[in-house]
Amino acid sequence: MQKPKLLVILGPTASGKSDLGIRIAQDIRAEIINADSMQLYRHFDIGTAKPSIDDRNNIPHHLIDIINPEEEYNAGLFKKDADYLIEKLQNSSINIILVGGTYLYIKVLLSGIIDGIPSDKEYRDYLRQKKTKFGNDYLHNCLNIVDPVSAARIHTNDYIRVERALEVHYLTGEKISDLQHEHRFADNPYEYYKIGAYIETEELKSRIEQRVDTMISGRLVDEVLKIRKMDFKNNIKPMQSIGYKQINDYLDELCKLEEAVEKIKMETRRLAKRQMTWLKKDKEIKWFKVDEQYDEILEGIKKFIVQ
RNA sequence: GCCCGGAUAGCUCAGUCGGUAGAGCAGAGGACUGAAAAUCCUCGUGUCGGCGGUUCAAUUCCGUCUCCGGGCA
Repeated sequence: MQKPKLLVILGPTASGKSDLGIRIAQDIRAEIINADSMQLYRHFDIGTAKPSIDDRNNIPHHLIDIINPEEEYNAGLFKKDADYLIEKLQNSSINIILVGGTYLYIKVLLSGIIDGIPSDKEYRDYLRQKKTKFGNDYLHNCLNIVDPVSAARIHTNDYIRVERALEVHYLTGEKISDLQHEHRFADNPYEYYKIGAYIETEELKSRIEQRVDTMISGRLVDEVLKIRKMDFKNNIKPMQSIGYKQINDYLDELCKLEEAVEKIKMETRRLAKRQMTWLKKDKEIKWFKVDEQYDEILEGIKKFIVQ
């Protein structure tokens, strides 16, 4: 039985992934699965640069607008959702294109994740209390007692990872370092072909500049106002994301609009940089200049599909 | 025109009682197994505005010029 085939489109934010995905989908008859952690949220449209309604009517996009802003979501859930979808689409023999900037989600989908250990809100709240009371050092010391290998690997201040490691030990009695060692991202459920949207740094910077300006003139501020009226807690995850956080600050009169806009541009550049740290390491990615090399891209895809 | 205060890293500024200097931010690099647009780590040489003077030694003291604030005419 042949593994399902996935076309994977990667690249830093604003590199033109989404458009490339749509263009390919039109040419080879495919549907798109979103692998962007923010486009999953309903109501957060402009700032997450979701594909337009027209594009989505034209080409089916999956895993966009599937959760409410206050809902919990993570890489493990993404894998479940995407696995399920792929199975479904596979049966209808449609080509599948995975597009997105959240490298962890793609990695987990293609290589797996330590299975069956969800997050535990109560325990996390408990740890959070300990953290505010005794500080990062305390939690890190706790981890050092139950799982010294992880403690050595995770920095004291990286409390999200310290928390997860403690959580895994609390829930299973096992060390996350052992589980990681066993797992090693060795799952391989899919055939895949990774395409990278190549772009020069300077070009990327100016595209980010443009894109943020477009978001602002496209009424990002109104969108944030609208979301604020929905009365979510102000610490919901998508509201902490780039664009929303800064506009929210502006609306709280913590800064001027121009300052917020500059900050959004800056944070977007930094995001692109962090994304590139992943992508540079991934030697499976075939990089193309999207505008100039589309024919080559398509050629590679066709070979991949028929083989 | 006069008086006062500035001029030091890309930016905002600290500092050197004279022995060529350091923070924050920006920037660069990196890590990443259920928060990932998150979280975290590492990285600081620059004619210390120009030109003179004093000095073994000046970014530091003195003079002068230029520029930028603010005040008085």
